[in-house]
Amino acid sequence: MKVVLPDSSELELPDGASGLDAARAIGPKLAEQAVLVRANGSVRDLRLPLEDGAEIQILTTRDTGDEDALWVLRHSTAHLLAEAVMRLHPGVKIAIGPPIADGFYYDFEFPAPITESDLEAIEEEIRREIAEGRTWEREELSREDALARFEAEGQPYKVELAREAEGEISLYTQGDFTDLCRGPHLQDAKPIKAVKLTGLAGAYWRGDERNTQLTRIYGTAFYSQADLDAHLARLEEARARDHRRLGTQLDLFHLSDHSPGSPFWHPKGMVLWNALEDLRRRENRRRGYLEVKTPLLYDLQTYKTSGHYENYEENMFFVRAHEGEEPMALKPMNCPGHMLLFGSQLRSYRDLPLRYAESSTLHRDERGGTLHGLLRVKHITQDDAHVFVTEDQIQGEIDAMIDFVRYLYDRFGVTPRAELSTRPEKRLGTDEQWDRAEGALEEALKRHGMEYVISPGEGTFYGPKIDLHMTDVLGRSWQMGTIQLDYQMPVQFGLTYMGPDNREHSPVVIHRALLGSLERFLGILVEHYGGEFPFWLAPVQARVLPVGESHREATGALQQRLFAEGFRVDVDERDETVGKRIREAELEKVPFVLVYGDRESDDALAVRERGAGQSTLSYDALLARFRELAAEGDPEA
RNA sequence: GCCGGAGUAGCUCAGCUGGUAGAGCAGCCGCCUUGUAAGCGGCAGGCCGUGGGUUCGAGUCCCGCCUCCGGCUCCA
Repeated sequence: MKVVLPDSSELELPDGASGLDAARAIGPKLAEQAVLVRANGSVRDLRLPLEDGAEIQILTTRDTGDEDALWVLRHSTAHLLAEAVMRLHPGVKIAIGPPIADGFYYDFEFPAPITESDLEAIEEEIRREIAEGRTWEREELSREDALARFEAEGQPYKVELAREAEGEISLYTQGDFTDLCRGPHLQDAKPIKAVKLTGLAGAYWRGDERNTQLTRIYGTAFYSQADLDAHLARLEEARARDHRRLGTQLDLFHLSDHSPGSPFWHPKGMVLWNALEDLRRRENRRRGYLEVKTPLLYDLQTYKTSGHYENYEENMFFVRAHEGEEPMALKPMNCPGHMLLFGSQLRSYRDLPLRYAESSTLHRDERGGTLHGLLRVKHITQDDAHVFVTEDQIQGEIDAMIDFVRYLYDRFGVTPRAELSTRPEKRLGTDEQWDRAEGALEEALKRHGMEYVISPGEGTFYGPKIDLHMTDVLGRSWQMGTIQLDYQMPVQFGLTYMGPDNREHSPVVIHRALLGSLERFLGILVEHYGGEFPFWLAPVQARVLPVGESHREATGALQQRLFAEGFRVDVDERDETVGKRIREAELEKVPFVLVYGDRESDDALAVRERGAGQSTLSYDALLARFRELAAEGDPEA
């Protein structure tokens, strides 16, 4: 048989030759350093036979940055972890231990609880294993033999996995530890030069909270200590961009025990907030939305009608003004209010599409342990809207919304990931309706060139949806905007419009929040910019520094003139050195610093621009520059 | 809700095995009169999250609760 090497040359091998055989045929050094073979683009254990004609690439310990090479290294390290844990904690039951982004984990059921302080000893044990030397042997066996083996070892999770495994069952053994595993794995443990156990957490067996909670140990591994150090340094840098840290540092907002999950917005944070609100309001108006405002409190009947009382009660707040009265519910969503508003008057098909927009406050009582800075709050403000349409109008309306999405996210230079969720098993409406609805959503995504993934069966019972996701600085994914088709709620509220046929019809409603929650969007934005907001967003756009006391009059006047032009400019005339005041302006990430002393005049201002160094500009040139930068917030203006 | 960790001055953090609470920055008051990333000195600032317990004595040990952090689960 033949295989094709990366340089397109062909290598002749005996039939049934493995990746390792191929490496040996090329050279002993390569065989020694080989960790993995990539055959026709997918990773394959070195020990497995290659297919005739396959294009192969041998990955070695020198491919330290290759994702697949790291993946196999970490997977093998996970097995060393399990071996170490079994030695140190006899009687432990092992579950699964895959590589993940940036590392690996292994889930265990410990006979007695462990804490983080136990990790050090386990990490030591792993290092000892590596120093002692470990090689991985692969074997294949029948399901019966595998079951018998894990039953004999008292490993119920492995028994369960073996029972469900498809195809041949393979085992990997290193030292005296054998694991049910598809592989691939390293040949031996020598290439594992840096290991670090990074955390301990509870995790439910198979991710289902009705199951036993196991103990998950997280870790990471690299081909060199330098790579591990670089990784830790990257994490540290990411932490510096964390919106919770920047929120305090830049005086944008704070969170308090007095109202968990509800941000206190400081004046500077409020500038960002209002910029988003302005953007929302301006674009809604341009695109035919009508702004409305509906109550915060509703009787229980409203939510019984909408279905929230039945399905969402545990996330809702209820209030009662006086003992003995029926409680009222604080709204967790705007839709019921908008339904009532639609139903308050007779509607004609000529009124549709009718687009109600609202960004009032919502309250959702999130489950304990899930709050997270601005990204998961109880006090939620969405750029919400409900669009009432006829079936014929769905396509055009969805299309316009996707266009709107692009416009909004482009303002900040970010690209959300789109997810199309299609019909679930339990659903309302006809298959024909679902075909049309899903088709409308997918077509709009395609037409606007948005990349998306499909989540089959993940739609709501009342309609399919498009969700937009973004990733935070810790690598977690958050849902931002959402566009949901709903055939159901208008029916529940008995909403109708008069058609051209002089008969009553039910409208379809499209729920949509494009930025999603403003709190969450701002949190993501703070991290995206690392606090260095573009000029049009920056809470303080420029700071004027008088060199000495005698310049205060001039700097005050300069600040006033720029302020009158609509710019956010302040003056730092504290009795501190210029160097110190510049340092603080830099730490606050103020885009422009204007130092003003004896040498400055309207013809020559000393301008220090964030990221661009110093220059000398006339007042008029500076003003022109400011106007140009401010226009980035609204290019159509 | 679950697993693990934490809560000390406005902020960042120190306080070992129990013995009367500390630093830097910020603040305030002086001095300096300031030219592109920290000038100098002084002062003030703490129900050590909260309720209980152990102890002669608790920031420190034990229990409950609240909140936060890292995960899991959840997320119309």
